[in-house]
Amino acid sequence: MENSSTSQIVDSLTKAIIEHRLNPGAKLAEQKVADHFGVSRTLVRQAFFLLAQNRLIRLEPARGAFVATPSADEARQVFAVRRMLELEMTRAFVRAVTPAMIKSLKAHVAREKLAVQNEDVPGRTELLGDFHVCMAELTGNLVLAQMLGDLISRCSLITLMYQSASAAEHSSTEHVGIVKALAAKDEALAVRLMDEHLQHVEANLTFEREQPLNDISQALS
Amino acid sequence: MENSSTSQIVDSLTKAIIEHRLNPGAKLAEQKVADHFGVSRTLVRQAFFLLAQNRLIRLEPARGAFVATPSADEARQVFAVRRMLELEMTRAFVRAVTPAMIKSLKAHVAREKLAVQNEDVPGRTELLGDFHVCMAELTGNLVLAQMLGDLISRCSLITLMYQSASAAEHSSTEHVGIVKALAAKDEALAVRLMDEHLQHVEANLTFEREQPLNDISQALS
DNA sequence: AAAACAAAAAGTGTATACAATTTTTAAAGT
DNA sequence: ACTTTAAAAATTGTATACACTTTTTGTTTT
Repeated sequence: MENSSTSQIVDSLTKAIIEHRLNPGAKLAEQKVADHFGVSRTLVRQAFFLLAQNRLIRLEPARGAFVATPSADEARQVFAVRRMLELEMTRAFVRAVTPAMIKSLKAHVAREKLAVQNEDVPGRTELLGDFHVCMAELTGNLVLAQMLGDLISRCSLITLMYQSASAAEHSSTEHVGIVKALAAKDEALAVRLMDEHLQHVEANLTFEREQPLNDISQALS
Repeated sequence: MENSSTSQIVDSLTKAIIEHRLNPGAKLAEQKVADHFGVSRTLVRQAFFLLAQNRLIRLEPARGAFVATPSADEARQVFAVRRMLELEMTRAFVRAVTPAMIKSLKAHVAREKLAVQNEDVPGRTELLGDFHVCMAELTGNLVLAQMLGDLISRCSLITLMYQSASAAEHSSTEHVGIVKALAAKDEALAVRLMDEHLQHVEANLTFEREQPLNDISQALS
């Protein structure tokens, strides 16, 4: 497993969901998705299982797969967990920081800025989330990194996809500030900035809904 | 999906792995597992996918499924994440504590004590881990609860299964202390006890290995 | 006897077939 | 017109079939 076909389907659907080409609540019929990718339902079902564990889709017995519609309450819970993990992560980062780590983060932020400037919405969405995963990886705790990745893709459904261009720029700017504090080994400042950053992202949540459902083949093309 | 057959297989295999009836590294052949449960390989493969995401088994392309053999390093990472989550969780618990919450925890600890007394190894293993998940659920953050559940089943592979009777009793005793501190709304004490508790559990890790591989049908019967 | 190779066996990966369920459509009844 | 009911179509759930890969086994070669 780690099969290329299956993970290609997962990646493609994940992108479509996060980028909002498939709206929350949209039905994903196995055969239609299978036809689109030119494979059998078998592989699509495997992909659905993986997506369901990431909470990107919801599987209802005998009824099929639907793009997840996370509640405001779940969003708050996700952010509460992120805060627990990321404030501690920030402390760990400062304690272990090296010039190479800072260099990595700066390179990442540069890519963010570029994506924001180019109005590359999918790109910036992914990069802004990846900043946090990147930090986790740099601390050397891969379990933490994977966990954060899950959480972030989970809330990207409710947050990043509603993120305005100005909010994205704001996020990127805040990342710069965090990196500076990390480089200066100013733990208290770094933690405070990260906390505020998470608060800002969370405050950006928008929960109005009821949009038209999507046509699968159109969304994926 | 959320299908009873599949999740039955997942549960059964999870128990067998955590209880060490299936040793780390053991090969799980699809057909053998399928025969044992009287289903086709289809359902077994679904179960394997779920187990692989929980890191209880490892899927190697074209080679099959193997019971996971987590490294000492991964164990440390898991515990680092647990500490991040659970110390904060403890604080949140104290801030929101009600008599009903304490009652729930006390009931849980009572079940633990019973399992420990009866030398019910599988039962006590599960209950000792569930204490932490139970706390998370009582705080109302289900995302946190699910996350902790994943982490705990992940490290139970390396820890709880090697846990001696005395270590289990010790854990249960520490749970009692934590509940007392929570009931007294003594945040500092509760956090300190939880921290020490996690340290003790982690210190209990044993990493010597190289045991005989298992026969599937025997292990599951 | 050990290593290298070849054939056979076993096992995984994907597609297809069929059963069971749900959704849609159409008709009948109130 | 609006439910209720019934049949048809579409969709999901599970098993099976077959292609492809890995592992095992047995033979040959050095």
